[in-house]
Amino acid sequence: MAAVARLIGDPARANMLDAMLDARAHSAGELATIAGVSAATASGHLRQLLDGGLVAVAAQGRHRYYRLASPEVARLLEGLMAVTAPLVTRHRATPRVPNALREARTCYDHLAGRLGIAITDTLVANGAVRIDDNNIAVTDHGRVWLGELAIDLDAPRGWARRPLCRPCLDWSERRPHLAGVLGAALLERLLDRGWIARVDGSRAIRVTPPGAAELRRRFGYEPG
Amino acid sequence: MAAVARLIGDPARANMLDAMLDARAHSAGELATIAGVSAATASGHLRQLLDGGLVAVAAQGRHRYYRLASPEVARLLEGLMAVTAPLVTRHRATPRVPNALREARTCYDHLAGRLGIAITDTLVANGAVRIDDNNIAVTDHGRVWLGELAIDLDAPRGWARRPLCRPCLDWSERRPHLAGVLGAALLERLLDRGWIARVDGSRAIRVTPPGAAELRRRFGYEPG
DNA sequence: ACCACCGTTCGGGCGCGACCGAAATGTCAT
DNA sequence: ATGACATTTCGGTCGCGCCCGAACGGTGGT
Repeated sequence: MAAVARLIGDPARANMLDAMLDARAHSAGELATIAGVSAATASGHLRQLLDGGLVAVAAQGRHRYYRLASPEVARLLEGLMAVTAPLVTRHRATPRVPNALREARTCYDHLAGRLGIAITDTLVANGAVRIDDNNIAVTDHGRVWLGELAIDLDAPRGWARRPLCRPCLDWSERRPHLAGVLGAALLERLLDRGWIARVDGSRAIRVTPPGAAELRRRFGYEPG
Repeated sequence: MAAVARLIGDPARANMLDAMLDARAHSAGELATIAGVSAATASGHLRQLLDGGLVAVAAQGRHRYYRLASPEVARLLEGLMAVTAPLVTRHRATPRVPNALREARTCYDHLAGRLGIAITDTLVANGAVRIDDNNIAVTDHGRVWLGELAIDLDAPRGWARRPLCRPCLDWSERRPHLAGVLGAALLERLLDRGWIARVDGSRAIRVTPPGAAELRRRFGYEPG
């Protein structure tokens, strides 16, 4: 247990892992810049993360692209942030995180921030999903409603498979938002409909002009 | 984020935190022995964990009793184990953990191991709880059924409060078991009915002779 | 008042690991 | 082939932090 924690415990490696939370692959050099260390040092860190099973690598030409080994690792990192956040904000009223991140961002492969919460709230309000304690379940009505967005959730599933829908604690809003297959499908759909777009070098999400209207109509989302 | 991980990343501190997973308070000297370091060193470690917000302390006479700061911390530690476990067992077919722990143990404040899974399965089989993806919800029928064990779940609850029932990944059985308020109530009830008992210096749980009959009848549990 | 005991603080030794520059390996381009 | 670029390996430096023994408050028992 200590071995895994030790890997995340170094600032340089933590920054790398944080960057990989956007569920995309990053080259070694890119990660070196993000971590603020030389290429040689970064290579050593990445080797450790690889041996530790936290990341996976795909060689492509003269680049080597690193990504998180599994959604479980992402979940662990988010859990770590949830424990960290209250400590940081305890004596600091003003938000230390850029406002764009608080507004809308990706959380591994789904949406988080005020936008993520707005969508979650709407789906709860119209009965598409039902929240019982810390659990989220999709109703039959929800399946139809989501079908209008061309989201089909009827795939074989079970314990071994990826959860259809589970809650994921939002560290900026301090409330759970939608994750799992449903969360991933929603992010994907909103992206390819052009309602939202990724901001280049960040996990931040930008709402496009046509998206602003659609998101207000469908999810009652107003930019903060 | 790195700061919290760094704290867990030291073997001595990790052993201390692991010991505190039984949700009981441990004196500083006790933790020093468990971690295998001197009292002076242990004191330094505990100070760091305290400053980091991972543990809380209660002074009582000339002893100082340490415990985990919150269930969230326990959840984080279990999550860490879930990521660690597959790495350890990949090249090791025989169980490295004592069999007693695999059979029945406490997981913070609820049951885990084969016994915990048996109870979970029974509650699912007779419709007391419903499992949907990675979510667990208690049914109305379940409330009545649990009432026979003198477990009353009707207390005010909401986002800010402790979840009534949530899944917790069992690292030895690789499956979720019952946690939350329901999990804690079950452990407590089984203990004070004398069906199970804590094993002194461990998280292991022992089934008493009268308990063996009751647990087989009610939950179909047969010792491995 | 005294001693026994628990826990924390202080001072100093020591090793692990992060870091970089330089050289080696491997890949793509011309 | 040769040069440019991305990445890894090697060798060596340096500092952070783990560790202990000893000394210092605090509490309880006699």
